[in-house]
Amino acid sequence: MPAQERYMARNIGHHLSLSKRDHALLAELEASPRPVAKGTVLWESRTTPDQLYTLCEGWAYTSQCSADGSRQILDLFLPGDIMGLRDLTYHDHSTTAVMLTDGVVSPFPIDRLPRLMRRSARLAWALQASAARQEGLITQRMVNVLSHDAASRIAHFVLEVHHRLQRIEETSGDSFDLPLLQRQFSMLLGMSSVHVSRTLVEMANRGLIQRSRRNIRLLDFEALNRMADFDPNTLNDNLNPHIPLTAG
Amino acid sequence: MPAQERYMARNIGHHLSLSKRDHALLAELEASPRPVAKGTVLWESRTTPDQLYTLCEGWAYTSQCSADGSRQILDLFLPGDIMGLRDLTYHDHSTTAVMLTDGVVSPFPIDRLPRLMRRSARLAWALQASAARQEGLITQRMVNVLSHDAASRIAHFVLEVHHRLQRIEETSGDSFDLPLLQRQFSMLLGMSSVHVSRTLVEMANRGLIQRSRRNIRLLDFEALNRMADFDPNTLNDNLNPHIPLTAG
DNA sequence: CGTTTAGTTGAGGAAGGTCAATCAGCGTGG
DNA sequence: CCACGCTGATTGACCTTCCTCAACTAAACG
Repeated sequence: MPAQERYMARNIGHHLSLSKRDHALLAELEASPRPVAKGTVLWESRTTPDQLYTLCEGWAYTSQCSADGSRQILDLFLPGDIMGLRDLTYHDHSTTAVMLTDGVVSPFPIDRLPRLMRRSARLAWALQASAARQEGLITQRMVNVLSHDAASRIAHFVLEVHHRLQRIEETSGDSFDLPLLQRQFSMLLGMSSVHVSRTLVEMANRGLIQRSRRNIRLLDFEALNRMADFDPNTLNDNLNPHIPLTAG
Repeated sequence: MPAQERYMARNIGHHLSLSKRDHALLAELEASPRPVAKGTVLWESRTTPDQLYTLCEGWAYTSQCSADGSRQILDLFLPGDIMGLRDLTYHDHSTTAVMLTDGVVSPFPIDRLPRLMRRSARLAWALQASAARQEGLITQRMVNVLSHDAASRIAHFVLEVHHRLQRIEETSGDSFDLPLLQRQFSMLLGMSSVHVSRTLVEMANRGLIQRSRRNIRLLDFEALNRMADFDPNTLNDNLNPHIPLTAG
């Protein structure tokens, strides 16, 4: 598989078996990779969305800020994710997107999207499915945050990230690096960074996780799953069988 | 405008000017209205989505329940909304959908969707836009809940509902009926029903709202908006101008 | 080796949850 | 027509969780 298909294929390609032609179309999405430095703003709130970005390498996030200055992180993007689907149909971005680490992104002009989708219905559905799964992640995280305490929220989040990294083969074991400041960590989970710190210490003491630097090791999956109630089905690659896809 | 176009047209039709042919296709979505009683389950979690439902009359909601028995309401559907878009691409429903009042829904088989979308790209985008706006509502509600106190959450919610009702011309003034038990109210906002009750009383005392039975009157829009930071742009009908729609 | 930035720890306080008792509305059957 | 019982809303008391503020420590960087 050519390098430039690698990233997306391991995400969107999961959703269905794509034909050779689909793969060629898909490759268009990541045809123009360019390196971006940590902190780079990919788009700004209140601007008109004009590109999708395939995140080839690195991590990124989107956030919203309210009138009172508080900010909330919505999406967390990992390699292989397509950024910009959420705001695609809107006249203005509701979020701001920022690189969390150095990385590589491949922009794709939105005005070329209709042609792409006309040429492959399968691909159109795959994009739709991908968008739905991104939304599902957020929704699940938020639902979890609303109804569980700090430790469960964190358990849920580390399980989510671990699951997503495994899916794209960026980790094989039970540990991974989390390139998030505790400030950002807390913005994701809707709590204060002080409390995040405290809770992490407590979870380490309870033998649930282990930390060193940015690295997190999951020690007790059993217990973490029990408290977090994480549903990996949100990222399920199976499409609805009632969507009949005529040959792509 | 024929009665059977009325409901959807005042929702999805907002998003773009639809041709006569589009309207005809759109009408298919609400071609088979049937009355449903309060409490009717439209779909159950863990079943395969096979229908979209146009909600012609009445209110409905979807909820998820976690392992510990707690339930969270995600979507709240008002007349004109299309139900089922969230789970459309999934192999299984993640939510359960229930009628909140007596009403009328029009089911539409999902396997007829591809044909519909092939026949009108405009309509396909309109559906996509509609789905995005439903997700936007939830996201905004959740973000609000995460970063504000009880009174602000409630303010945000009543503003959201009021805005949506105005949009479909189900209310003209500053009051509306809310067919929610306080139990359900609290499940929407992620708090205990006891606290909802307390906070409502307090908001009435502060002259923000007025309550009698199920009816809520918004007294001080100024103050409510200030505390809730509700962004009506989430329901903005303008599509992204970079999506070039060739004649439908 | 200082300076800055991020993370940790402690103390006190506010917001909201839980439990339990009471109250109001309403349908039912005597 | 009235008493009863059911359900949902309200109120009170108490307690947990989490936030805020502030001091302190550790790591990162010139």
